[in-house]
Amino acid sequence: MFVKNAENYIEVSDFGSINLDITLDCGQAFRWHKDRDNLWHGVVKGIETAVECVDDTLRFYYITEKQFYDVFFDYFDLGRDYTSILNSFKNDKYLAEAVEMYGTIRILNQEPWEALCSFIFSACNNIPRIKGIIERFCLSFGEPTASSYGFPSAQKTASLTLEDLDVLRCGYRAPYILSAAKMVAEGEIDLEKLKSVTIEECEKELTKIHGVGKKVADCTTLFGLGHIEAFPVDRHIRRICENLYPEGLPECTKGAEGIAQQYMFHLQRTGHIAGIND
DNA sequence: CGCCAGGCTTCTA
DNA sequence: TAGAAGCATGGC
Repeated sequence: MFVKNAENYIEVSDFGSINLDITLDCGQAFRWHKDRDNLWHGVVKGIETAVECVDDTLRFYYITEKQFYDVFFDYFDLGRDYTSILNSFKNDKYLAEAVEMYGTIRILNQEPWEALCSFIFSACNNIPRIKGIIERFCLSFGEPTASSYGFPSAQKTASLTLEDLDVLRCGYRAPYILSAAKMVAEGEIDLEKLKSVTIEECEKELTKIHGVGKKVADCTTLFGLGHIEAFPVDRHIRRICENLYPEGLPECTKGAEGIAQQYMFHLQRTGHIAGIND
């Protein structure tokens, strides 16, 4: 990887590749939005940036080189060798097609609390509305950045009441958010610690939270705790598995099931597989 | 307008 | 232990 200071951005090259549009808008993170100049705006760990991809080179605006190394290198999973993982996916017909069509979809290493919270909001909900709820959540309770807001901390959230959350219009998920915040803020659940335990242990711990079942736990494990072998199964993934993989996941996904999951999710979502979407 | 959404808890048999 | 009901809200 090469990193250099350009005039008004940090330029990162030779890290492999990324399909930025899909990676930032495939339902794993909910706060990125693209402006008219194809620049993606987002806030990670309270740091605001805008990013674009030109010829396998990423350009980060508004941040320092140090902030890139401290935050965005890991967030965009730039230390992982996707080439070899995606090459092995080519042993499966459907994944091979998906990789061919979509290029490199990376797993975003989000903050554990943000991932947990986001996927509690996601339960039985559609992506546009999830985005709206999370945007209102940040706007109402997050720390302001230059032109946006950070994701509200678990501590801040734990200090809120159910009535405070009315502005989110998140329905029955509001009490789930509060109980999760309290458990995290009080240390009953140590999210950082879960980064270094098995995915089975992650699921066992996370499902102790009221409102967190297997699926939300697995999303948190994959998108917030760095476990790419986690494989969240929602209604879409269940359907695609029943149709394409009735005997189970192909062997070539072993150890990177979470990455395969993103390709499968995107296949289903965009209706790119004949026979799956009727 | 009606159907459905990256589910979960609770109730029932 | 498995299946259905109920849950708030709004995108399309």
